[in-house]
Formats: sequence, C-alpha cells, structure tokens
Amino acid sequence: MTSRPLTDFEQILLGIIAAGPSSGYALKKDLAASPAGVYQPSSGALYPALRRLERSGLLRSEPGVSAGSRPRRVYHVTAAGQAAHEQWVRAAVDPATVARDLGLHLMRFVFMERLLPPDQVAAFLASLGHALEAFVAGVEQYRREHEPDAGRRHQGLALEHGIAVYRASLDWTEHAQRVLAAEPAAGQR
Amino acid sequence: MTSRPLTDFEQILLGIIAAGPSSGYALKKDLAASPAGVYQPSSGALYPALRRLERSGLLRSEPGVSAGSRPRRVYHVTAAGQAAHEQWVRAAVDPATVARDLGLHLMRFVFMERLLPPDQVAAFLASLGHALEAFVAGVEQYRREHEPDAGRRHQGLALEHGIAVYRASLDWTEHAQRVLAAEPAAGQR
DNA sequence: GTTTACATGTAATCCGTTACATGATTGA
DNA sequence: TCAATCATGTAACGGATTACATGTAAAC
Repeated sequence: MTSRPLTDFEQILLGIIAAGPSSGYALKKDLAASPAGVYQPSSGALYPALRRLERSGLLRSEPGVSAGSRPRRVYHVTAAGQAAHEQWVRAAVDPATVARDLGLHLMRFVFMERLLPPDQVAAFLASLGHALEAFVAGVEQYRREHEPDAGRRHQGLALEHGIAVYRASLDWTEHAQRVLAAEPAAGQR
Repeated sequence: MTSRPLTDFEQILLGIIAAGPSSGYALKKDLAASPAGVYQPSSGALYPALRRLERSGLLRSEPGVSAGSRPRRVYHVTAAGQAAHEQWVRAAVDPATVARDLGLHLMRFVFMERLLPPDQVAAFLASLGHALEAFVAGVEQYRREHEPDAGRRHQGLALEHGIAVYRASLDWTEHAQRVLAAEPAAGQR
C-alpha cells in the first residue's frame, strides 16, 4: 500500500493503458511514433516497468493474439490502477517543479480529456498559467539583479531564451482555455 | 583514453571549472542560485562526479582555504580537461536530439563566449536554428496528418504547445544572432 | 534457408536520489 | 553546550541504458 510513488515513466504507461489495453510492443511503437520520436523507451526500461506495475496490482495482463509472432502480453488497468492514474492526473500543480516537469504537465493535460469535466480542466490550465507566470517573473527578476556584465552577454541571452520559452508556454495556457471555452465539448458526455 | 564519454552533468561541471577553479560546495551554491534553482545537485551526485573527473585526469585538486570550516578541495582543469571541454562546446548540433537537449545547447552557448570567435558562435546559432526549424516542421506535419479527432482536442492543443515553444526557441536564435552582430564584441580581445 | 518483422525478456553497468555520517568553526 | 553554517563524503537502493538472448512466423 504505502509503497514508493510511481516514477514518471510508470505514470505515463499507466495512463496510456488506462485509455485502452495495450501490449509492451504496441506501447513502444506508439511512443516512437509520437512527434519527432521525442521519447522511445528501451526494452530494458519498458518491460520491467510493466512487470512492476503488474506486481503492484495496478495492471493485469493476459496473453493476447499476436500478428503472426511470439505471443504478446496485453495489459489493462485494474481498479487500483485506474484510481492511481486519476489521482495523478488530478494532482495540484506544484509551482516549484513546473519548469522542470512541463512535459509531464502536458501529458496530464492530454489524459485529462477523458477524465475531468471542462471546469476542472480550465482550473488546471489556470493553475499552470499562474505557476508559469511566477517562474517567468523569477527569471526576469534574476536577470535584472544580475546586471548585463561585460563578458556575460551570452548568459543574458540564455536568460532571455528561458523567459521567451516559458512565456510561450504561459501564452499557450490562455490560448488553450479560450479554445476549450469557445468550442462546445464534443466528448462522451 | 577511449573511456566512456562524459555525462551531461560532468560536462557542465567541467565547463564551470574551466571558467575558473572552484570547490564542490561553491559549485553547489552557484547552481542552486541559478534562476529559480532549476537544478541543484545532491552531494551524492556532485562529489563522486568530481572524483570521477579527477580520476580520469580532466580535473586536478588541491586543498584550499575554507571560510572557517572543514578544509575545502579546490578543483581546476588540466590541459586534457580543457581540451575535452572545448571539444564538447565545439561539437556540431545534432538535429535528432536538439529538442530533448535544448538546455544543454544553451549551456554550450554560454560557455562559448570565452572560447569561440563571433563567427563560430553565429554558425552555432544558425545551426541550432535550422535544427529547431526542422523539428517544428516535423511536429506541424504530424499534426496535419493526425486530423483533429473528435475526442482528442487536448492532444491537438498539446502539439500546438510544442510548436509554440520550439518556435519561440527558433525565434530566439535569430534574436541572439542580431544582438551579437549589432553590438561589437566587448570581450577580452 | 536466411533475413525481416513481431514480441518479450535478461544481465552488466552506471548514475542519481535519499539519507545519513563526519569534521571544523562561529555565535547564541 | 547547542545549533547553525561551511564542507566533504558514504551506503543503500532503484531505475535507465546498452547489449545481448530468445522465440515465432511470414517473405524472399
């Protein structure tokens, strides 16, 4: 019960499988096909992670039909797994880690579509926006305090990069809120 | 000689020390003070990494004066360390990993100021820009090919986030080139 | 009959996190 | 003397990468 918290990777796997049963190989292909193949897990990371999730009771597997090959193992979430996934998706945005874990927050946003009503999604985006605003303000303040030193122009520019990039994220949170508010939710309502 | 390549963290440490001798504790403070404390290494990561770099001949240490405390160990780069650092800074931009390692590229850009002439810095920024352009184009193509599905609006928005953020990086590469071209290099010429 | 695609797995090694230990000095 | 700051380190543990191993079936 009070076992160690799931890793990010385990949460992602759990989330994908919660959206529909899948096998290790299918997961691998799906992730590798994601835009520009940003993340493609190795066998040595993927299969042990699935086993861990099964051992801890969040997934269950049964032998599945394989496309002319060695039998595949198809995983689906258990009730406990579904609960763990939902808890992760619903978790509050932590302003302290939002800059480091922005990708994770985006994943949570994607998973949210199936789980949360529009108002809670809007609240998440607003919360994410506030955290990003605070982060950008922090970097801007740092930059003001560290006066543009003679031999440190690159550092100043690098800080401007950070400001620009996180401001783009911040702007996106507002864009996303507008888009979702404008178009009626089409989903499985 | 043909030992395993340095980790990113080791390269960063090497780079900071190449800019001026430092001790483990000072390094820790410096990194923790960086904007919003994005990365603060634990003792268990920092001190062994320094020892590894020393053991492989890239750093050397001598006992230093401590501010009323346990003696500190001050590291400085060796010739081999300086060479390894320069090689890392000069390495070509790999378009395949630029999205994942953008932060690393920014670090290289900062270190570059002390090492490379303006034209090579400009070439780096141009190369980084091209890589980002290709990445953004890839994500945009992915988005077009995966038509805005009814129940996948969040995924579409997440892709837009990626496009917006990497486009901001791309714009920054142009901004940085303009800034550096406009103002005369003040450095240690 | 050998390669290719499908599909799951294991073993060595390495690094990071967490948590704890240690040691010296200053100040309450 | 107790706490806090400066400063370096170690040990347990876990997970990722890399590389290799294994197994089935279709295709050439």
